[in-house]
Amino acid sequence: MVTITDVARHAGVAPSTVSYVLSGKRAISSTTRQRVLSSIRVLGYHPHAGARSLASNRSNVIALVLPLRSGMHLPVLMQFAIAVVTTARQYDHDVLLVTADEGPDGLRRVAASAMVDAIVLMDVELHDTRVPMLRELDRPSVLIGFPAEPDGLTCVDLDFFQAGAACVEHLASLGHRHVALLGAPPAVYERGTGFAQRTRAGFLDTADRLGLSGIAIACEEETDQVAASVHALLTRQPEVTGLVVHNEAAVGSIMAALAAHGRRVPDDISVVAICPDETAERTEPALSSVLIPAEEVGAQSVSLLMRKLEGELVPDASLLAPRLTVRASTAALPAGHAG
Amino acid sequence: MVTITDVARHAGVAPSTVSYVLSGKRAISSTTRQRVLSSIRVLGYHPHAGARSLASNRSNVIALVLPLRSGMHLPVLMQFAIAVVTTARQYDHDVLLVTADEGPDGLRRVAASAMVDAIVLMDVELHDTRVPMLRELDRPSVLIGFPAEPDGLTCVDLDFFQAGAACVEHLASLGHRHVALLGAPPAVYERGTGFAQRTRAGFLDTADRLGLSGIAIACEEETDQVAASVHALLTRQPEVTGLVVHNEAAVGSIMAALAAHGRRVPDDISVVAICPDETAERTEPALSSVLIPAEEVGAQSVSLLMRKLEGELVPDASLLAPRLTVRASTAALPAGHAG
DNA sequence: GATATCCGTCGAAGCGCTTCGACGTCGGCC
DNA sequence: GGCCGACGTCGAAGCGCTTCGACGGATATC
Repeated sequence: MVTITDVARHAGVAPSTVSYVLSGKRAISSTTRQRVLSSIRVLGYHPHAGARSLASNRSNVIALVLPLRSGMHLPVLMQFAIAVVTTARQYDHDVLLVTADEGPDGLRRVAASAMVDAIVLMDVELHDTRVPMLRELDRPSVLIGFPAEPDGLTCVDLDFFQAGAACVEHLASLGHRHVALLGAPPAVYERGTGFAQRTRAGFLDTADRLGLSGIAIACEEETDQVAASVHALLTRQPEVTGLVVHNEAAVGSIMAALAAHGRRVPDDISVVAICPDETAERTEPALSSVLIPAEEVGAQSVSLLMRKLEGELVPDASLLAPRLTVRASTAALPAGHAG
Repeated sequence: MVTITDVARHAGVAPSTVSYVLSGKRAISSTTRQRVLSSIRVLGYHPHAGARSLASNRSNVIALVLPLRSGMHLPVLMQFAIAVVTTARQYDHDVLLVTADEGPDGLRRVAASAMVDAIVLMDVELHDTRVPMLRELDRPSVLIGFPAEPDGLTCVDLDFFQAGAACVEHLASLGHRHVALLGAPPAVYERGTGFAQRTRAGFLDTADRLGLSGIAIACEEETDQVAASVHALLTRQPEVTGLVVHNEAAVGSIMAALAAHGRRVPDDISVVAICPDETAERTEPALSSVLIPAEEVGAQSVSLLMRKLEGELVPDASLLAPRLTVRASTAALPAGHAG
């Protein structure tokens, strides 16, 4: 193993000088710096991470904590994770992956052993058991999602309220007067998942505000149950011509169920989804959608975390504005339906 | 911060004794051990990971390296990752997530800086640029997937050849004589991805061996291109009654395209897929399928890695046997088709 | 009963790095 | 021309841990 002493000897300087070249914490003459850097290159020197963290009290590693329940969609989770890693690398940090099945103790462990300098919590729920632990730890942290009591915590998320609102506004602008939301499975609402509830609130409030009739119903993910839900909806509320779907897994089944009922999209009914672009584009017809900006959220949370590590103050809540992409699944209300 | 010296003082022993209690590397009397352990609990001691890695030359962290191209399916990747983390924790190790967009240098960095003791490479391709780097590093490693020259490397994967074979055997046992494989997108074959090619080989060889007519074609993921492929297949080979699908993303579109052609599943045509159970069960009708045992592969690779870290010798290749689950999408060949 | 053996514990060295204070040198300033 | 501050570099201490050799005491061996 090549050590800092080897580099120092090779360059004809003291070890501390090598350290200062690397950290930039003291001025070093350009000629010395060049000499040191070239020795580093020649010898293939890589500082020992453990030694560095012991001496400096900084590991340059952040923890990425996966959600408790994998109710959330795996692909979106992965997009988050990739964005977090990529962004962390831009700040010269690495990412330790922590699963939640260790529970809050996993958090304490990686923090107390000084493995990580800071923590990103993914997919935070309203009553998340990891949050109290986070509070008693002294490490900077960022949450993706909002808990019930976000005071003093830094949280990042898509603005789901605005996302729900944007969908309704889009449908309203096309002339639709009767809209429905097919949401997450009932269990997701029951356990108080913030993003599902906020989408529903945005949907209902906006329908109300714009004078539309709006109905929000939960929706399971299995094909047959989806079919039943769609059936119930179309039977009881046949006047609905605008559908908002906030359930990525059920998108396919919902489209199939609509077809089975003889409702053509977008001729008879317009559909707008809240889901990744990928999903929206793989459907026939391609869905107008509000995307979950996983990359953006991941990158943003790491940037905030780095600023906190620098001692900077950052805003408590960062809500990323929804962006609605219009595709083939929404159209103006046909004349016959005008209400 | 609580240090080993604090614990030693509290328990009335030497720091080295505390260390030996924790590591078990020397005999310690039961009374001393109890006293030390209770001090550890009372004080809330967590060993400093950096100090430990500096002194012992072991970080108790492994690297999990994501694939170069995310051509692979994100959810499966995430399942792998979760399984790897969970298993690593059982061996008292943590997991550092490394993305491949750093390239092979990322590998060198985490290895040379002693951040990680060992490396798991996910989704290895036939000509994977990370493999040569792995060879010049001295760290133990395990690959998920097989490169072109796997000599001396430890590789784990589903046995895709057998998976392809199992699908054909299943169809053959139901009386089907004309089978087709709808595989990965052409680009995947072109860049020499092992699992796609081995599935195709298993499919073709077995069809041949059992005297079936078998045709393998690549298949894009976009709905309209899938429809075109299915159309071409059914038009040119109308006698096909057994379909093997090895393209998770296209499953839905393929089913839709079959329906559009008036082919009922499984009455007119049987379909068996190679995909996660989740996908198979979310389709209508539920698909008979060979699953990609992500959890098993992830767990297995970590177990092997730990054995290598202990200096044990492990087999070069571990192929996990495919398990075919029969669901509603396959049925006996109708009498009319008997060939 | 003396010697060899093992068990349980201690003390000290050292892992590779950062950082602080010290020191020599130079230029600017009155 | 002497003083001061800034600059560039060095040396040493110390971060918290593991591990090796040493050592006293109990146990086994002849």
